[in-house]
Amino acid sequence: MTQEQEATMIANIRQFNRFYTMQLGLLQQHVFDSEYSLTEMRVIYEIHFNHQTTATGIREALNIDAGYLSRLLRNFEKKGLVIKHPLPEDGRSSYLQLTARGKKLMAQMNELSDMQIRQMLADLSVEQRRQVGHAMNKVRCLLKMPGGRPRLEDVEIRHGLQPGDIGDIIRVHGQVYAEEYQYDLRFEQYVTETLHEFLQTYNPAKDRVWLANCFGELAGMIAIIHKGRGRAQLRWFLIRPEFRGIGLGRALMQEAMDFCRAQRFREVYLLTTNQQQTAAGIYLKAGFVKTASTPEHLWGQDVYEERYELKMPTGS
Amino acid sequence: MTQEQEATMIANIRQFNRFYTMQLGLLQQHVFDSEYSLTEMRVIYEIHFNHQTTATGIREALNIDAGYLSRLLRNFEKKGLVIKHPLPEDGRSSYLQLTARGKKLMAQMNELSDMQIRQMLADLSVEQRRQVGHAMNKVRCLLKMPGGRPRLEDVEIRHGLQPGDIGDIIRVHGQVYAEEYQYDLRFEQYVTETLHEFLQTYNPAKDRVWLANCFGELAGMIAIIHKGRGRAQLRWFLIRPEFRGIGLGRALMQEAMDFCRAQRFREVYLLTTNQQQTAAGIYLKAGFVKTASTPEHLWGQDVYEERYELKMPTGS
DNA sequence: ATAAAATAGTTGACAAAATCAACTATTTAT
DNA sequence: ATAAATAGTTGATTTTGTCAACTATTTTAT
Repeated sequence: MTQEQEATMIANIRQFNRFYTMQLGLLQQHVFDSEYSLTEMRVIYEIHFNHQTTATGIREALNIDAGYLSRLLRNFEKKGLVIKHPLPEDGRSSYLQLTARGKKLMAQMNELSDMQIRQMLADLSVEQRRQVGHAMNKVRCLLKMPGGRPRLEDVEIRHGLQPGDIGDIIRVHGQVYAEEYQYDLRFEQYVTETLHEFLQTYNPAKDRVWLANCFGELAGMIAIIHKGRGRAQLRWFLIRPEFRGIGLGRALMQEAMDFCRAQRFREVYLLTTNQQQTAAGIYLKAGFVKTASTPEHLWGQDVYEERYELKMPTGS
Repeated sequence: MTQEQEATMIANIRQFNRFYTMQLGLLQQHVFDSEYSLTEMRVIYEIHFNHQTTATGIREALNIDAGYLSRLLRNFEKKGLVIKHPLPEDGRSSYLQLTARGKKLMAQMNELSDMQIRQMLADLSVEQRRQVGHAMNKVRCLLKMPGGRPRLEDVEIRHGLQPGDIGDIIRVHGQVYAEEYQYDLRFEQYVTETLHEFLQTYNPAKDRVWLANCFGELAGMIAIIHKGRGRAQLRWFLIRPEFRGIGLGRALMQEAMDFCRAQRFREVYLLTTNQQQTAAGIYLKAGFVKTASTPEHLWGQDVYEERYELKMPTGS
């Protein structure tokens, strides 16, 4: 990244920060015109969220003065929002817990916060709302954890082709293979061709394409195409690098294999190259066996085209 | 959107809000350990940003008490950060302006803010940083202005096919036409076919595809394909609905026409249907003339397929 | 085992940040 | 010309947050 690009990027983020500071309304010290200050509500939230936390836990999480917190807590106790349970193993500390009343307050605050959010989304279309949600999740996911790995729970797997899916499959193949193996435009063209060919005989009852979605983006995909006489081809198996190592490949393969079993296919095969090592591991784990390897010059690369086959267990 | 979907979306946004509140460090009352409080810095920023603003302007923008602000301003004046220029037309008010010293403080604060942002991005790859920036811009763009319209300045137009572009073109066509005209999968398949066909004879010297990018997303596209004997076809002209009405269509058409002139094409034609009214307006404006209209049943719709032609002015 | 150091939390004194209400000076509306 | 509204100021006060000294308990070092 050039110096200049970095500068504009930082300027953008700074603007986002300022904008979002306004948006959050963090300026008001009284949250939603309640009798509680922002700090007080943060303490309440912290107690609610981390059950069985101590004063020190809160102090560290929120970085507030110990004396100040002590007084806040005494006040909460007096008002019947919080209750202290002395720790048996340490006579100095106490667990903190919200009383029913404290929980009710939390719920009310969440209600108000939700209303604020609804207002913020009020002028937007359903699609725009979805986009806002996805973009925020994306930011959170990238900034939160070092390395910014999404979790498998964030990924939804569905099947059936929706508008845009065909293009998205091609796009992701083109981008990932270009980045990882320097395949050129010819590869994306080849994928386009294979999809075009597939669509001419696409039969939703016998063919199935699964798409893994995360934060509104295509994270990975797999497909099973029937080839007649109990045979099927596995195609377009790919996980975007950002989503690898979280078990998504296995999850998709599982879906595909379950489908093959349900369809009572006798044999499944697939074509790949010797370069796709990660995928090969998953193929072998699923029971595929390499049956052929022929040298080819494809998409500007010298590769071995490989064939994998899987005999499906028949009978019940 | 179902009730449940709305609930998870709101929960997501609430989580983002909490997360980003932490991220911003808005909890500290002293900005970057400086001697100035958050409120003070916001006042300074407001004066810097809205030149020639008055105390009331700031009061309204930041929603702070008039008396409090009055004292803050007197203090800034005493410290030589701000200077008041009495308004000639109103003896009660004064313009507020940052002195050189005040501006220097602003610059220092920006510097610190930039450092904070750099730290926040420190563990991320270049691509991840880009994604953070795009996602934030997207959020800002969607939430900021009613309707969430991006501006033409936010859009970059480039030409030449990068990895993923082919798929992206197909994807956007599939999604937009499905949403707007209920075209089904067959349409996306058709687009896939046209692109596949095009790629077989693609010659970067004579054919050109332009892509308009905004916040890392494809906003619109257009292409010119040479057909021999001084003729060319205009294809895949499409602007995503979110990016319409900002002059992007005209900008792309301009690029295409400039290229046609430079290539000295004598005639440009295109095929469309009677349903694409918005595009038709741009075709006519660019000098195209409708030369044919034949009823067809395409992609699950009864439409008229229309042909437009443009005779390019020849000679110098 | 025992003294010293560290930790958890409390308390008093105080400073900083924000609010409220009464006020002056000026402009606008009737 | 007068009343009402507006821009900003000031004093009194409350709320919020900080600092340092303190007690009670636990951990560490010798």
